[in-house]
Amino acid sequence: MDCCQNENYCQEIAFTADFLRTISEENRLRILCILKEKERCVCEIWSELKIPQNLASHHLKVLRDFNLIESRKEGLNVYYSLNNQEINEHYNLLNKILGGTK
Amino acid sequence: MDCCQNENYCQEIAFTADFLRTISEENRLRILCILKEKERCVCEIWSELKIPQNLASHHLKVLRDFNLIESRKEGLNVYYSLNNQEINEHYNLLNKILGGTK
DNA sequence: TTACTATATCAATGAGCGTTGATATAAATG
DNA sequence: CATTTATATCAACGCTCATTGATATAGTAA
Repeated sequence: MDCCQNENYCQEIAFTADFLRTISEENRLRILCILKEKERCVCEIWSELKIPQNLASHHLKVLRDFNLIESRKEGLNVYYSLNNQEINEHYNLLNKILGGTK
Repeated sequence: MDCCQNENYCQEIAFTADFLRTISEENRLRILCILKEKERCVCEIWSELKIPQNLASHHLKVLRDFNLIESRKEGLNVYYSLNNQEINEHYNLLNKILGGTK
């Protein structure tokens, strides 16, 4: 599979690079890691990560804009959870690009 | 596995974040993709990626500093190839952190 | 030696973005 | 209504880093 001639593959690489950049930020990677276990509200996230509330909100927005997480409101709290399907699609794409390098 | 209490796991996440940041740059991801097929000299890389020679050298250095690729000299040419073992170790760590999110 | 080629390095620029502080919004409670 | 809590948004700062142009280094050839 050629990375520079094939147009579709070329776009998949660019898309995957965006995905990787999104999850390469340490706080965001931790957020995904925490949410992997179960959904959490914002206050649980920023207190676990020991970061300011507004910073957590910012990173949650970045992850949400990339469709990696979803949110649901319950009273004052907003609960975030993984969008497993979307994450898996990106993950499979990454495997297609980098995987099999035994 | 707790992402914020367990010290070892916490460091693995930080290390994985560094790895992801390194490969999230589009040119670098493309370089890895090209090298996956077979080793290439620098002039093949920058001509395939359609980027300036010094820019390719720069990204190759970043990948090499992170031990993701190796180089060997042959006359005027320098041939780069994947360090598959190192890449796989990072990949397995990533799987430990994000994988299994069916 | 000189000239040419392949690659690496250095300095400077500029854009992207993580972080912070302040403020806004929305929901619950009295 | 006013107050408190949880979350989001906005503006500004500062730093990282991708990119560029110029130059240096090393190997080859004449």
